[in-house]
Order: sequence, then C-alpha cells, then structure tokens
Amino acid sequence: MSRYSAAEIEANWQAAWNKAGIFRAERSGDKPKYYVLEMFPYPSGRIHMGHVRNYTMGDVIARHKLLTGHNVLHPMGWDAFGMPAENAAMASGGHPKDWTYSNIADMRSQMKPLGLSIDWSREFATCDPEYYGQQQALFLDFLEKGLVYRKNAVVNWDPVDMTVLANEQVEQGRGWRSGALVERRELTQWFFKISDFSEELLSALDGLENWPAKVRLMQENWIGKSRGLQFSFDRTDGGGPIEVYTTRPDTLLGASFVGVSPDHPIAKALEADNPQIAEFAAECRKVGTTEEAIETAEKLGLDTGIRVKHPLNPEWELPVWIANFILMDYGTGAIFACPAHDQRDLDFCRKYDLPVIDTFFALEDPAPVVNDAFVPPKTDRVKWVNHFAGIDKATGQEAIDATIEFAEKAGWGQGVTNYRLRDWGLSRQRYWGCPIPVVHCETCGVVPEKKENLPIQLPDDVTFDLPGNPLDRHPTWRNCSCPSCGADALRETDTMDTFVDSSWYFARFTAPRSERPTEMAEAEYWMNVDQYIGGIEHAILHLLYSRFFARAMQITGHLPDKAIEPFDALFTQGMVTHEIYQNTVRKTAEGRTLYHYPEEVEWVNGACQAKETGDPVRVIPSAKMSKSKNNVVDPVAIIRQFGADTARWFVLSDSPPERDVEWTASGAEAAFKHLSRVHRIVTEICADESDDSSPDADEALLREMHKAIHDVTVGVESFGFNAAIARLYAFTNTLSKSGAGSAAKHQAAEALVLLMSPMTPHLSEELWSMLGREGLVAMAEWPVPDEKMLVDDTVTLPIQINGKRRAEISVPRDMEKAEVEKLALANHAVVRSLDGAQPKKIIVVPGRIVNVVI
RNA sequence: GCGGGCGUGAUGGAAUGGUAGACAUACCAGACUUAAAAUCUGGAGGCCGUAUGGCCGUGCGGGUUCAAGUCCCGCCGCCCGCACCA
Repeated sequence: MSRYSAAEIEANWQAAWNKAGIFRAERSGDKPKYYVLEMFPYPSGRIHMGHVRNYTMGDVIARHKLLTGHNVLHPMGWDAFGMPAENAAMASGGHPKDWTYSNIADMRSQMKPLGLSIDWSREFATCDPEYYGQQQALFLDFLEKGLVYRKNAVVNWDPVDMTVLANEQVEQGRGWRSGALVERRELTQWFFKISDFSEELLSALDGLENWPAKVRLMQENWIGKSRGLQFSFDRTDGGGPIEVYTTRPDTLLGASFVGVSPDHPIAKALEADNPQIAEFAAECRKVGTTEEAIETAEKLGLDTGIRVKHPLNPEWELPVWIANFILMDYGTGAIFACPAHDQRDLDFCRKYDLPVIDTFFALEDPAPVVNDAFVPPKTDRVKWVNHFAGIDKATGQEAIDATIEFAEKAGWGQGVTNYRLRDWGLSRQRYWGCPIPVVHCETCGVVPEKKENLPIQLPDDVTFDLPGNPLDRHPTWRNCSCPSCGADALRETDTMDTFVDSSWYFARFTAPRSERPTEMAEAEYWMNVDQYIGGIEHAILHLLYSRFFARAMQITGHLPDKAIEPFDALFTQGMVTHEIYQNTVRKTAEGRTLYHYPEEVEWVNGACQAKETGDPVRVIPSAKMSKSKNNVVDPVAIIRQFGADTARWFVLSDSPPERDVEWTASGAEAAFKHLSRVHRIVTEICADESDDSSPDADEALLREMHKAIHDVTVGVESFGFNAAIARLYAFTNTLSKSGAGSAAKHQAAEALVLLMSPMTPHLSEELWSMLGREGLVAMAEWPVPDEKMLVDDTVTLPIQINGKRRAEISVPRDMEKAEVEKLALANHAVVRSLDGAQPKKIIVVPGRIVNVVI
C-alpha cells in the first residue's frame, strides 16, 4: 500500500495547476468576482512562519471562493524599497538593487512550494521602474490637484547619517543605526494633504463593518477629533494677539499663564534679539520628537516678559512663557494653562512658582488644590463655585458647550474642531526609494517633471561608502533641464517614503502591466478588495495611508468612486510564536543570556535541560519568533520534513486565526500524522471493493457527512479555520470507525477530501484522483449540505433539575411538549428528586432541553 | 493618564443564554512486536465513594434568569493601542 509522500505529491500537483493555468485571473461576465489579498511582503530574503500563516489563510479563502463559483483574483508582489537594502549595501559593499532582486528570487522560490493559488502573472516589485514610474505619475496628478505640497517642517535629523529618520527609526533619542543623538531640524519637505480628509476618513470608518472594531477604534483615536474654543489674548505691549486653542474653555477662570511652543512665531521673533531665549529654544530643539524623548524630557519653561490681558477681565494680566511641552503643529501652538484642573499645568506652575488659582468647580465642596489637579470626567455633574457663561450645575461637556456659545455670542472666540492627524511627510533623504519627480530651477522654482520623461529612474552607479544620500553626490544624475524654461536645473534628490509604495499596490494588481497607474475598466471590475488579510501592526499607518490614497486616486481619476474605501473586509491575523529556552546558569562567550535552539534541549523528569551540558533551562512560553532568541522555525525546513500541506494544516489548527498560535514540534508532527492517516484511510476505502452495505450505518455516516459539510463551510466562511479543522478531525474519526458499506464510505471520503482541499490542496488532489474523480479538486464544486440530513429524527434531551443536568432522555425530534414533559416526569432521577412532591414549573425547549424546577 | 481586549483542564483551545471542556497536544493503560518505532483500542476537570452515584467547578464578589463561561454591576490580574494633543 502506498504511503503518504508529501514531497512527490506536492511537486506533481503544483505542476498540474501550472499547466492548467487555473489561478490566472481574467475579467469575465458570468461569475461574481472575488479579490482576496494578503499584505505583500518585504523581501528580506527568507519567508517565516508568519508569512506561511498569512498566505495560507488567504489561500483557503481564495480556493474556497474558486470552488463556490467565483472569479478569483489572488495576486502577490514585493514591497521592495527601503532601508535594509541600503544598510546591506553599506555593510557588505553590494548594490541595493542586486540585494533586493536576489532576495525576491529566493523568497519566491521558498513561497512557491506552499502551493498557493496565486496568479503569478501579475507579480511586481515596487522597485520595478514600471511600478514606481506610475507612482511618479500619480504624484504629479496629486500635485496638480493640490493633494501634495511642499512646506518647512520639523523632523528627526540624524547628524551622522545625514538623513531624516522616521519616528520608528529613533531609539531612546538616538539614530538606530548611527547611535547619534537625534536633532530636531527644520527642512523643506513634501507632504500629502491627508489632513484635508480628517473628517472624511473618520466618518467613513462607520461604514467599514467588516473591519475589526479594534482597528477602526485605533484609527479613530489616531485621527483624534476634538472640539474646543479658539480665541486670542491681547498683548499689553501692543504686539499682535496670541491665538490659543482649548478643549476646556470652562476652565478659563483658572488661567495662570499663556504658553507658546519654542517653534511659535512669537518665540522665533524673540530669539532673534534675545540670546537667552535663543539658547533656550536651541536646548528644546535638541530633543527629538519621539515618544521616548518626550517622555523622559523635563518640562522646561522661560518667561518671555510679554504680558497679555484675560479676555473676561482686561485688568487681569497673565505672563507669556515659552514651554518645551507645547507642540507647534497641534492647535495654534499656544495654550493657556489652568493648574487647578490640569496636572501638567499644575506641575509646571509649582516648578516655576506661577500662581495657582484655587479650585473653582467641585463635585461636592471645593477643596484647595495642593499637589493634585482636580480633573472630573466630562460626563460628571460638577458644582460651580466661580463661573461664567451662566453655568451653575452641569456636566463638564455641557459647561464646555455653554462656554463656547457664550464666547461666540460675546464675539471674542469661536468653536473650532481640531484633528490630531497631521499631513504625511513623504520626503526621505535616501537612495533606495521612488525618486520624487520634480526639478529645481533657479528661475522657475520647483517644477514638476514632464510625464513623458517618466520614469525618473534611479541611477545604478552609486556608492555607499559615505553617509547621506548617494543621489546628492552623484556627479551627473542631478543635472537636468527645467521642464518649464529649458535652462540647466537640478533634480530633487529626495525619494518617497516606502509607505507610498504600499498605499496603492492593491489597485495596481488589477492592471499590473498598464501604461497608466490603473485601467479604469479593470479597477471597476476587480475593486474593491473583498478580503484583505495582514498583521495588526499595520492598523494605522498603512491602512490609513491606503484609505487616503484611494480617495486621492478617485479625485485624480485613477480609481472609480466605489473604491474610495478600497478594502471591504479586513482581517488581522495573530503571530506564530514559539517557546524560548533560556539557560539559567550559563552565558554566551560574550557574556549575554544563552538561548538554546529547540533541538538542543530535552525534558528529564518534568524539567527542561540542555542536552549537552544538563544545565537547567527556563522555558518561556509563546514568544515572538526572533533570531536573537534562537526560537525561529524555518518554513523551508518544515516543508522539507513534512510537506507544505502539513505546515498549512498546522498553522490553521489549534488557535483562532486572530490570535497568536504557538508552533510546537509535537503539534506539527501530529498534523503530519493526521494527514498520513487520512491518506491511509482513503487508500483503504479505495481498495475495498466489497459489495456490502448496511442501511443504518450508511445513513448514520452520510448524516455525519452532511453535518460536517455544514460546519466546515461555516468555519471557512467566517474565519473559523481552527473550528473547521477540529470538525474535519472529528469527521475523519467518524469515517474511520464507521461500519458503513464501501459505497457510502467512498462518498464520505470524497466529501472529506473536498472539504480539506482549501487547507491541504495537494493531498486533496492526490486523493481526489485516487477516488477516481475526473479533473482537479481545485476546480470542483464546493458541496452543499442536505438540510434534511442535518436534523436527526431522534434527539437526546438533557433533563435539568433546578438548572443542573441530572439525566437525559432520547425522544423523537417532533414529539409534543406535553409528551416530553410526561417522559421527563417519569424519569427516575426526576422521580427521586421530587420525592412525591409536585414540580413548581417545567420548561421544555423543544429539541434542546428540559428543566424541572422543584 | 486615555482607549480597547482577555481570564475555561497539565497545554492550545470548543461551546446561537440551554448537556462546560468538542478537536488536538502532553499524559496513562492495553493490543500488535523478541524489542522499539509506527499503528490501533481505551482512559482522563477536581473531591468523596468498591460501585449505582453524590458534591464542587469557566479569575474573585454580587445580580438578572427556569437556566449564565456567555448578560449586568463592582473588584483583581494579564495583554494591546495611544499619549506633554492643551
């Protein structure tokens, strides 16, 4: 009898799929389309288990949709620009392009053995000039519509590498590569006008019903809408008024001082002729804009000497301070501080000995503020001790609304809606990215490149021996003629943030070889992505940028109206984790913690120890796979050992897809054993030519088959892959123990093989053909359960006494309630419990349960 | 600080308000084997009992309900996201 040989089976069937070309997607009118997409990978060179899990989930959906008569688009590409390629070039002297394309080739060859139903004819990398040239065309169209612009902005600047760093690339205030202290620097940079879409991006979240609530909430918080009062303080020296924004105008009577950002125009003006202020501002600027830097930074302030008048009382003067915690790009870059009701303001006032106006609202009796500010929730009703705007007792929110209304009527302020979302700075002083297609001309200024000159290609002859952007020091690449006047001019040497590349690739997949960014007919047909799958780490940046891009592409005529929310459904899958084995007595030669590889440890008398030395080993459960922790499981090795179907089966089983799944050797082995078992069972069924049948056993098996069809279908269609697999295990057990005849078993085996096929496509093809079915199981028809077979004629009803199960009875499914009641009361457990008494109540839920209340 | 999520056997986890622990791992026993592996069969939440059986049981404390892992209130613990955002 043949044994299950994954290596042989998988290669054969992949060849058969390729030959039949069944995964190639073409527009067609006679089937509903379905576009399933997994977030495309960065070509690091190695696939990891997270990729396997992500793509397997997408593949299950794609294959299931194929079987249910859909025209499926399931593409794959490479998010190929970015710093690792440049860093590799700097470290080893190669070229980012060679490094990237060779990694892509490696990863593709690791990915193909997984047997994914991908249309590889649509593959592209974002570093292909054919792709980034179209991205440059998009940029020019956005520029024309005012969706991208240039402005001066404060950024993280690495003074050693001489480049801007993203916030994520700054660790503890230092550049992650150079280790240099990051500075804040003002640079003229390109920005996408995403902030124009704040309200739209926020309100449209409500329509994304098939997105995880968590992701919608994260985006909502990120956009950060707030309602407040904007008004100005007049200066006593006759200088221009200082605009401030506050979400708590109800605390205006507790104002202690007015604060401005070190980057505020007032601070800048003072800086010019006041060395003390200039020094202070420079001090503030040294601190990066990252979370770490901000959190550890001390609150610093400096009195400007300027005084302003309180809007409600011209006699009341407030000092104006420069404070390092005030952000220029939120609100107006200036605030008023109310120490009684804001902890940060209170701390600042105590530090600099500024006046603290006593509590003027309270829940009960006002208590003087000492070291803790009094901050009642906006929904609480508070008692007003000293108030304006006619407020007496109200909730905080009512007070805010009343105050805004009061200020608007009195004419000294107005209600303003603010968003936290800032424009997206896309300029990077990097080589390995999409060149920004503009030219700097001495006479014409910043001029967009002509579309016929696209793509503006990256030059190949660059070196990475010096820090900074190689494009800046390239001898000829920068030189060009002005598209407007024809005079000698210089190219922009900044490239685009790599998030730009991934913000529209999903649209490009609908027409990957087009001479334009998209083809409307194709986009109209294939968009939107029906199911998008990826990691939660992209919940904000990538998904928000893509939503902005879809809108911008709609405005510029590259996407149809219906695609402004490009992802109909989103699923965020969990990680694949693995135990870590930490040696508790020995360190590495370098004195670091010693972590063992899984194969280096063993269990002895319930304790984990190192095989070689017998050292005790601490087992840290369920940790993210990481090279430094030696707990990475290589998919290539797993596929070699067990086959792709086993890897696919395992990553889907055990844990719900949105949760982390822990990779265990025993689990992977069990998956392999199970597939081997299915192979053996089906082989035996095929070999059984006996003409037996047993009506009862046949019927029982076929009923189970229909139930399995139902449950697995529900599981696959609702991301319940683990439940679907559990159901398939159970059905396999049923089949192997069934006393049914060979014909019924054959029929059940066909169903089993077909139901497994989205998860284990190769094994299913093999068994499908072994069972004598013509054609590919990948192109078969997904089974539909017979509703009549899903309900049994007799059901087992649990009998509860006072809500606790005490017995069960077997009754015909449609038995009358009264009959069921009678049977229940005759039950020995009920009789015993009643002990002659009458039950208070009997609840009969037909087909479900009986509860006798005593 | 603000926002969100999760607590179920040794483990991963099942369970439209209706038999808690499906399915799997690990474990135990048995069959086959000279032996092991593989395979097959069976067992298993805890406590008491030879057993029929009984009591307890989904982080803790209350509540709603004939019935609560599931709904409500209050704690405790863990995880995640955001955060000098005025």
